[in-house]
Amino acid sequence: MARNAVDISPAGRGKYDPASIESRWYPYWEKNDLFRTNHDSEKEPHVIVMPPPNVTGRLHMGHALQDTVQDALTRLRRMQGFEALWVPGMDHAGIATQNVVEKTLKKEEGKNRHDYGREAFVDKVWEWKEEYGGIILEQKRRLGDSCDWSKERFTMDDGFSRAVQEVFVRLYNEGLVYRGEYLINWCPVDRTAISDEEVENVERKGHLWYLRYPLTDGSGFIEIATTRPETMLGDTAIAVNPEDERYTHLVGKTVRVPLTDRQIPIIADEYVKSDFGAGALKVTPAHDKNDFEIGRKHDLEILNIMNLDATLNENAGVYAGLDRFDAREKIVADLEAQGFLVRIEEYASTVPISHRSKAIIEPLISRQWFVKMKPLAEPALEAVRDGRITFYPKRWENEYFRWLENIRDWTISRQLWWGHRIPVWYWLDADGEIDESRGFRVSIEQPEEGMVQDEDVLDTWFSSWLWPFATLGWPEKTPDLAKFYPGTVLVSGYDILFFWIARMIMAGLHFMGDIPYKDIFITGMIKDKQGRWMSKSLGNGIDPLEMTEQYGADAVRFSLTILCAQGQDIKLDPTKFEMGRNFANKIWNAFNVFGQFMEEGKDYRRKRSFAELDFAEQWMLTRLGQTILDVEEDLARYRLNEGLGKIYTLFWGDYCDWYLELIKPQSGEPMSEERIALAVELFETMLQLLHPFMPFITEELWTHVRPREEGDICMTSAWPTANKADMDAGVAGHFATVQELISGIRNVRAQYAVSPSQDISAVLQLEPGLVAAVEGHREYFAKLARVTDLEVRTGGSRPAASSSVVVGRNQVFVPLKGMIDLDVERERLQKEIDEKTRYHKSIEGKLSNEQFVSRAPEAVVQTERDKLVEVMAEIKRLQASLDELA
RNA sequence: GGGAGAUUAGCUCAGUUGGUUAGAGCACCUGUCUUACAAACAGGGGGUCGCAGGUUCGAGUCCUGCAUCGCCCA
Repeated sequence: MARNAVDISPAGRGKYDPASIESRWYPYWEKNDLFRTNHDSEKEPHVIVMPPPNVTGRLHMGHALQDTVQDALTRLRRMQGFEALWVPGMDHAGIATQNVVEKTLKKEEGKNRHDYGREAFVDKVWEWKEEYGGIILEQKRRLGDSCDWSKERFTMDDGFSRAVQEVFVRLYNEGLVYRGEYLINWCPVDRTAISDEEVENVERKGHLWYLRYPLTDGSGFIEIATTRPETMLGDTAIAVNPEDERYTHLVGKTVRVPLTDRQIPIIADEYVKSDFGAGALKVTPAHDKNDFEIGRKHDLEILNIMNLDATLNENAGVYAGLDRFDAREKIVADLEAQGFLVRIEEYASTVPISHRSKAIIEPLISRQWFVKMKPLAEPALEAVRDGRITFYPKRWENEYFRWLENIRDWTISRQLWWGHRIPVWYWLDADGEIDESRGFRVSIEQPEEGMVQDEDVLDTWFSSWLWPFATLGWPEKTPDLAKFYPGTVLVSGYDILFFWIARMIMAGLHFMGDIPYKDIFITGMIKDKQGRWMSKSLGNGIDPLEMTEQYGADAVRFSLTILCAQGQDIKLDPTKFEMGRNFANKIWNAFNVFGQFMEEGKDYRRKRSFAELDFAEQWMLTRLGQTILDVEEDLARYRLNEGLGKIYTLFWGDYCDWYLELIKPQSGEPMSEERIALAVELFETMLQLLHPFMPFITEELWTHVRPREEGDICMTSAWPTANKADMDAGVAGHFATVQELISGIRNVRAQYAVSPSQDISAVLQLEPGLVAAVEGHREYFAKLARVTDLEVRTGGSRPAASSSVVVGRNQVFVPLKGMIDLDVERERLQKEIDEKTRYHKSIEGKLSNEQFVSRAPEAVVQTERDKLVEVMAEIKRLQASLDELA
């Protein structure tokens, strides 16, 4: 591949046009293999695995946020000299994908999957995957994701399938995978079992039906209450609390199930709450979780009355064939007609619905495959408890503990066609049916001629929980696995904490014997302006690609990062991206301040030492160094928003608003080479600091600020470090005072409505230490406050007809002949005095508190003392000024 | 019912182990085409940090209770 097969000649110095920059740089990085990692590298690895998006997915804001974070971390570490790997890929997303393809077939051909048959349908899904799958990965490129595309994986590619089968077989051999008939969550719409985690419980308004069951000895009735009258056809007992005196005499007797001829016993079980409903409970082991438990305890018959499409089966007698809810109506009507219905109450009950299809789940008895989770959960709990894995923010650990401590077995078989076939084989009988009597064999390959494989597939998470190591080649012992496992940090939302994050930790510990990553950075979720989830049905989604087109990828990334505070959800509004766009525009334009003076092809390098620099230059360099130190700390703790915020302030608030304004020559004059050299140096360093967050504009401007050798690009440059030799806190302090003096003068100008174009004079009365610093920099006041006539002195009296500003031990007088309004001036000063006096009082209050002085740390007390002296001096000066006006 | 959050300027939110006079962006008001940027610049107004207690020399920050909002789990 030809290096540099992309035109990267700098874009013109016209308006900032993100699209033109972004379309050139991504291909450049990719074609030059700059994202590619090497397992032979001596560099320390830094590894992130991308949460694999659904193969049918489209990029949404949640992806944009998480990708921005992952990419920023990857780019940062790459610049810091790590072998920074970000593994991309996709998830086959069982049900989701199958549904999408089925819908498409229905729409386009009017066919369902059964019209095709399993093999042809699965082929169809693969075709579909080849055609539409991975669109999202293209979309991620638009954002600038610097993942190692050579390591892209799919949860159903050959290697992954191999890993999944291997895991199933191993777990089976270890006794951790088992088959059994239990009450599972059945989704009648998707026609498959789903795991407990895929079920949501929602409160629905419903009714509580009070029914009475006749005692078979003819001695009367027992009354029960139920939210699901139709399940009475599957009742196999009535239960009461053993302590409930109303019913003790009935325990052991039998009742007849209304509308049927079946007789069932009355049993006692402490599970029954006497104060709920009528105090007696109908027990339907085949259709209710709790009833199932009671049934097991009392060895009750399990009577299934339902088909897989949620219609009633032959056990329902005359109701067979009716949908469960139609049956309910009819049964209630019949009960009423026959005198078994006592009354109906309004009642809000919790209804289980499928996370995906939103259909009401039916608890059904079914033979499925499960994973025994307790033995896997223990080490996973331990890994977080002992600190091998840390959550950011920490509070998610509690959620993690709670789930793992109460973990239930995982239903992993799914009655779908799209997914990993379960590696279990059966013998057939003479009729070609599965011969259950001969059992089964668990095996990756067909164990014997003629055996058939289990029809079911595995839960999609049963493959994605292997993501951190299966993507690196497991179960083979690959060099990638050796180099890049365990990973460094996982970036994900809390919505898949149980589905994915916790299970990856279990799998990592079990199969690799080591944690999958050290840190887990949980991002907040993106919500709409009103705090609602973004969804297709609400139509409140914000399309990241549209935003990228409108504002630029750098702008989108900047805004998302700055809004991403530790674990807080983000209420997003498209106007938020203006912040990023404005900043990118600012960066672009700032370059022109000195860029317009630069000679084409010339490399500007600073020749002056720190001591030889100008006051403002020394200050700016100091600020830069301090910011690098601060940012380093923020980023190490995943406080990207704070780190980026500091860079933003540095660039806009310090570099642009003060530094550039000061080094800018008068109109028509040139800028000295040395001035340019430092401006370039500062700018270049800030481009590096910004690169992880705004890769495109920084890469582009990188080529503008200096002539670059082939391959000298921002992305692979070395992350800046603070240089103590280029920092001076004293200078920074002095400069801050000058800033305050200038602000004071500007304030006076605004107060007296002095036209911005009008020159003024000013008298600076400074403490001796500052005189030297300011003396040579009268032009600062000229440039920033239009003070053309400046007197600098250490003492003296107030010039006539002047306004004054006090800054610590310094004071500035602004003579405004003919403009000073004494009343305005008195008011100004008085207001200032009042403010300072209040401040003075609060400090004095502290210092006169003996407790404070004796108990607070000496440094804190001293700070207060210093402040007191300072503010007293200020008040004194202000008062003197006021007195002079009297 | 349990858990973990949120409540700070008109709006959206930062605010680290308790220690300058609580910050930003947007919005608002005044002024500016000051030759990088009007997607900008300068200046300004605006907060008893949800309420009530407590701990502490000191609380937006820690503790308890309450209120409101949504989230997770049963």
